[in-house]
Amino acid sequence: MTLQRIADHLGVSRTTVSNAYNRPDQLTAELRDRILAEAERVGYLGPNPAGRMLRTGRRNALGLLFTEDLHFVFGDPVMSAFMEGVAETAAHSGTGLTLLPVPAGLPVAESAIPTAAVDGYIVFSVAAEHPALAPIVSSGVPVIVVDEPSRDDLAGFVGIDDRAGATLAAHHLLSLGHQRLGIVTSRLGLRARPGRVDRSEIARADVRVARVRLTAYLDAIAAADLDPDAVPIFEASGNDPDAGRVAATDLLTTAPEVTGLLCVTDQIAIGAVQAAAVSGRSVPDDLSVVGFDDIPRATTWDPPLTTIRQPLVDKGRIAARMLLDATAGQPPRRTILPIGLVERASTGPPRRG
Amino acid sequence: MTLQRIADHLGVSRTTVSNAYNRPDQLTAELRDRILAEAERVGYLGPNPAGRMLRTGRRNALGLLFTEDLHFVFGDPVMSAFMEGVAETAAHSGTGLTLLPVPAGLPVAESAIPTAAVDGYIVFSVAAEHPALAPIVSSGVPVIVVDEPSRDDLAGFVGIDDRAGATLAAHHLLSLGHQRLGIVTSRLGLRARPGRVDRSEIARADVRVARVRLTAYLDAIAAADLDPDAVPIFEASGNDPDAGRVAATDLLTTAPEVTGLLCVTDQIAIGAVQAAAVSGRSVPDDLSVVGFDDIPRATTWDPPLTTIRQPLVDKGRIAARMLLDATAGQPPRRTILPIGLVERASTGPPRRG
DNA sequence: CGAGATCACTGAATCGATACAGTCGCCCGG
DNA sequence: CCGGGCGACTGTATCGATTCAGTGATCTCG
Repeated sequence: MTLQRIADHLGVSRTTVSNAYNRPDQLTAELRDRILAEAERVGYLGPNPAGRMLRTGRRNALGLLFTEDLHFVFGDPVMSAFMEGVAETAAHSGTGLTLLPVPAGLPVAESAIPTAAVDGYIVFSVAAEHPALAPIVSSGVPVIVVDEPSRDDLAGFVGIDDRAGATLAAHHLLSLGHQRLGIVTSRLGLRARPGRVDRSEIARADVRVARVRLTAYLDAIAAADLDPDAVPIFEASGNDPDAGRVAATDLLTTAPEVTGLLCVTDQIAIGAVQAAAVSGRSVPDDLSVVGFDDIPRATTWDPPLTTIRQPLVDKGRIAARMLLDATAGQPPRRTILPIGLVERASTGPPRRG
Repeated sequence: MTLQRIADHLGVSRTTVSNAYNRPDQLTAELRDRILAEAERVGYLGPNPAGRMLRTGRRNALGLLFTEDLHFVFGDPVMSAFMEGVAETAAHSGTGLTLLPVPAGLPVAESAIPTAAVDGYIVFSVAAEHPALAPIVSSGVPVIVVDEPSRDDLAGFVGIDDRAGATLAAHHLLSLGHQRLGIVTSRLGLRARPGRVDRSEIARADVRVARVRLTAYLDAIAAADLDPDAVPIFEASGNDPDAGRVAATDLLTTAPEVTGLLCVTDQIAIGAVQAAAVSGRSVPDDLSVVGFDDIPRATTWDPPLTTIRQPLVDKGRIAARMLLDATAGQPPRRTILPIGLVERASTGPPRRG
């Protein structure tokens, strides 16, 4: 079934049938109804997407690039909230959303990327040197970057002021009176290297978000006249509670004097609270824990997590909107979303002693 | 940049350039390398997907239909695990994955469905009478149904024996000695009607999975010579812990004598455990709770949830594989995945008294 | 040595739709 | 009554690739 066949059946031109679908104002309502009725009758479902794409050059789909292990992308609450925003905006603009997973180890050429029919890409927290990035950037379609990598030669950027957020978190603990802080971070490089991290390695960390947050923590600590070199920093094997628990347990074993824990994400912070419980510490009496992101579970966790809020769903909405606008020819934009400290019950003044 | 331009630059035919990409065996390795090198040089990224799609008719993408509120689809652990499996299989077959959200209230004609370029659809737990279903079924591409609706005129079905699973759950509580059971269910119809549910309404419930599980619970209870009409049944406003907590709280208030709670999903069960805590009951001493699905949190929840396990990630893998096979012309298949009772710490014998 | 097979590559037809530049009536103002 | 303008519809060119039948040249083998 093609436009032509409908046209022949009705004795009108193919163009008119096309117009019935795409430019209702170009023909009388009566003719349009006749065309649509005939289409319905013969089971024609509207213009073939391939033909339309070829002619118009529009693909009517947004690409979402995934480079993380798939288990993490779908299980991750930050990602989920972000995708919710993207999907919502895409849905309401009649646009499809194409997930393009590039699992580690799969050559980009064998992934779905080379044959993907999308109008542009949203790249969410991808390491700057990831091999999938170059091809999509050079493909010429607009690319919106979220969080990472921070480049401004692309069609748009959405992020937050990670430095300000991390500074807020550190100040919060410091102003409560904590003097012995520890830091638990997620992956710093393309692949995780779990265990203790030396302060000197931070500047070379590939993952910008982690690098910036860590640097801000340490700068705030230094500004409070404490010694940043004395702060134990542990890298977790992934960004999930289990990995966070393991890393936090290591930290608390190595540095039992710590009373305040700065966690690079809420997922890690949840693990840190579990680690505290396992080691017999109560939160916040023996150990204060600050997270980052304000995922939904931060509210319902026991104790509810003090954290840095960022508008995750909005981030998705804005990224999708930017991409939609960019495909319509709008100039690049750069949006930095607001953040704020949310004080809940996982932090408090250190116990005297 | 087109195939033709590359061909002209090199003085070969367009067909040969196409073969360089699609049929490497049709030309000498040396010529192929020259073509690929030239393509690289001029920034050609391989055959235009639209042109290819038009000619071959293959779209190289799988469609995933979503009709739930987006907030639930991305936040739902069952869905996440399922999508992980789908994405993994799609990724390794070089196929894109197109999400097609059809939010309630958005006419299907204005959604991305009519213009979606996909080779087939996976339909996950969609009510049989959902308006998005008819168009995609009649579009002629293969459709794989997961869980619901249960029809066998489509390209495939993946599901579990919900009746057997629910029976297992009920038997577990009964054999522990519980005599006073309660049931908390998620949505029974296209829209939720939170609150107490009369037994007679169950047979008319639109959501097959809930209907079947509920019926099996009650049948098992009747088979144990208890009165199913005495079993309080409450419907939650959604399939998340908060909704489950509210419904379970109502149930425990209305029927405080209940010692065992059958929950249609783990999400609901988590809420039920919270409700128990709020009402001062300890789990499992005062109240036993059984879930269904075995989501990741069932293991880490406190107490770890007794539940019915189904292989969620595999479900996604199998659905995607079926769809890929169906697009390759394979005949329909119907797969029922294994389930089993997982005994953890949320159930125990009722306290004497 | 010559017939047939094989290899490497080419040319024309085709996929289904949209853009654009018309064409054809018809109405209206002068 | 005539010319201009407008609304409704048409015809042709074109988007970029793949398919398939075919063409020479080279190889194989009795």
